[in-house]
Amino acid sequence: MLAMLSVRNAKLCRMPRSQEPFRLEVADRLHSAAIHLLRHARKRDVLARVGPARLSALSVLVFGGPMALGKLAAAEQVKAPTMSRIVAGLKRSGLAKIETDAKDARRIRVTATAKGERLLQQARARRVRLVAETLSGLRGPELDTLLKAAELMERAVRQAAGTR
Amino acid sequence: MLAMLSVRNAKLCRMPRSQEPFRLEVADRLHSAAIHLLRHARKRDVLARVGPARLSALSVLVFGGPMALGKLAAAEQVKAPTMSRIVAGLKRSGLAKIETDAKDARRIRVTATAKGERLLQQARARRVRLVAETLSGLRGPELDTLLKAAELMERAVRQAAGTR
DNA sequence: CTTATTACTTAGCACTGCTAACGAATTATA
DNA sequence: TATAATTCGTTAGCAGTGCTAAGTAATAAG
Repeated sequence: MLAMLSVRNAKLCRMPRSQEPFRLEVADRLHSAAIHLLRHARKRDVLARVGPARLSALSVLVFGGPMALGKLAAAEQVKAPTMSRIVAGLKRSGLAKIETDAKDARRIRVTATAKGERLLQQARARRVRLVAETLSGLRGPELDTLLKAAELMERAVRQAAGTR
Repeated sequence: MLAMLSVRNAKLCRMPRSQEPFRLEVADRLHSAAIHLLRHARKRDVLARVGPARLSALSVLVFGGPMALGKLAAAEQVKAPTMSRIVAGLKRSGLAKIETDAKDARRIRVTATAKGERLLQQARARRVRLVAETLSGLRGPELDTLLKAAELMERAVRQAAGTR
């Protein structure tokens, strides 16, 4: 629903690289497609009783190891108060535990529990399956394209986040 | 943060087409990449005083023309009460107006106002520019890949939504 | 030792999703 | 036609997720 605005008419003169018409066109379509893909997956993901932000934070903890709240917030591109609440929720559900840092009493050390790891694997697998079902009409070469695209998106975000 | 779970170990026997290992791999990476791309764009999109759901619904109204609430909810893959509130917000902001259907007094007819159309164009352009900036490190062929991928995602979602 | 900075929490707002329950209008049926 | 079933939208209430502003406690800087 967000993909119908033509961006081909953008002015050509004196624009930063990011505003070249074709780049805008791609950004437009990709933005819309990403929204729809995730919305469609979310729609049938009522099973996980955890919520996307907590699941994502838990993922960082599981694969990145224990870390301080601030670092977790940065990794998730979220402000500290938001992450504070997310971590509180994870703790309340027994999915993560909190210890105080021995070196710096201001910091906390957030760690995924065994239960948290288990839940993450299950919830993640379910979510991935939902996306895979959405992609079930596509064939090999098309999947290749999507895989390349996913890599490009990750790389672009990493770079943009690092630059800022 | 969601892309580190290997799905290569999935069982191969007696699985529906959507669970072929490669498809799961692609779904995994794509899911993660889409989340990160959108999160990164959202991060600097505090300007629009409208919120993503309202903006998206407004987009449907602008490009799809006036329609009933139920149809709008279906288009946005959202339940009726949610859309009811979104439309109420749009009305309160003067971005959409509501009339009663002459044929069926149960229905309402939601229409984007001129102000709504104007705001949509601006907010959308800003959002697209943010994504374009994120993509600023990519070159021609890579953008081609992303455009193809966007088209594939849209097609897959349309098909999956229609099938169900 | 005093001040500034850093890390996290609390409080409060806004937005967005859901289900349950309701009223009103329409359609189907006895 | 009268009654029942269905459909459309709304209201109420819950949960989750984002933010800023303001507060507390600990550390670093002067």
